Amino acid sequence: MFSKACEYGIRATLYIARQSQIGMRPNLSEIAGAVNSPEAFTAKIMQKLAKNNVVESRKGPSGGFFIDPSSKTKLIAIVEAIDGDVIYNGCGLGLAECSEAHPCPLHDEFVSIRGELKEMLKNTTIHGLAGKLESEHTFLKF
Amino acid sequence: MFSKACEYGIRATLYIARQSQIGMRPNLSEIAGAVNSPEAFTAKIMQKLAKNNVVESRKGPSGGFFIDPSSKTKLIAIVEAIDGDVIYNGCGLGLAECSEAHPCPLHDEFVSIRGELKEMLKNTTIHGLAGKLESEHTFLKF
DNA sequence: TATTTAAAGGGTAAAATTATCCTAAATTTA
DNA sequence: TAAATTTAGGATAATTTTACCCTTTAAATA
Repeated sequence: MFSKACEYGIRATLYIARQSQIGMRPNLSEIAGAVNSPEAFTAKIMQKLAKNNVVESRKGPSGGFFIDPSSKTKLIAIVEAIDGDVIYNGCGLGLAECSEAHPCPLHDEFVSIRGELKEMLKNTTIHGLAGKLESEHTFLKF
Repeated sequence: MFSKACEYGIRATLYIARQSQIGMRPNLSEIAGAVNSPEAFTAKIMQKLAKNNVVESRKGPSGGFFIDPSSKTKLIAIVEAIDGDVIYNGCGLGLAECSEAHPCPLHDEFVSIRGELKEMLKNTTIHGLAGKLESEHTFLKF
């Protein structure tokens, strides 16, 4: 579904969001430990997310990553920054010229699935998801 | 969404199905040409699909691939043979232990999307899709 | 039955993705 | 202001996926 990089990116961002909600600013090694992702690879992903303003970063002692708890940023911002829009805009058979007017045989079958995925990503906020991490209702590791 | 191998596999199988409907038995080079896929790579994919009884193959002169027009084989058979079931059974965040009872933060958001995808793959027949290729209503190349 | 045709299968190569390492730049704080 | 900490960024390595090549096996037919 998503690339490994995107999975790590979502997990890391949700962890950061939850920590930001409780006034913390985790650094890379804490994040990678918390979401069980390779640290150096996660660093690259975080760079991309920071450049795309999905998260904010701060260098130096007591630095780390955070995301304003009042931010309304949606899941789709993470996915677009890492995997692009192919997952919900691309053709299921990988055909570049596939469209409503010139469809592949699977086009109609995919319309509602891709639409539902896109809507979900567009409507789901990072902080809403992060809230679920409170009191171990949901988890991010393993 | 699907791997390249799976995209090629679906395109090739739909082409074979359509050709079988009109009494033809295309060979590898014809198939690869028709669906614009690399021939040798497509050969590997077809081996897998033949072993999984998604298509039948015949060696020798006038040999090639075909799929009985009365077959009720569904799209899911192709996807499972090539990509496995991760796409509709796996966790959106790549967490092995994610389940209804022990969900990741995205679990609920994904339930209906994965369900719809799985149902579509389970209910859509290869020959039904292949029928759409008649009179260029849909296409498989480029 | 010999020849030809085409899939099966093994091995290798190229490309993309995932993962790691090291240095530079920025920022805090002692 | 110097030292320590932490992200940014460049370079490289490992792994996986995609792609290709060549030989073997099976089948048709001349």
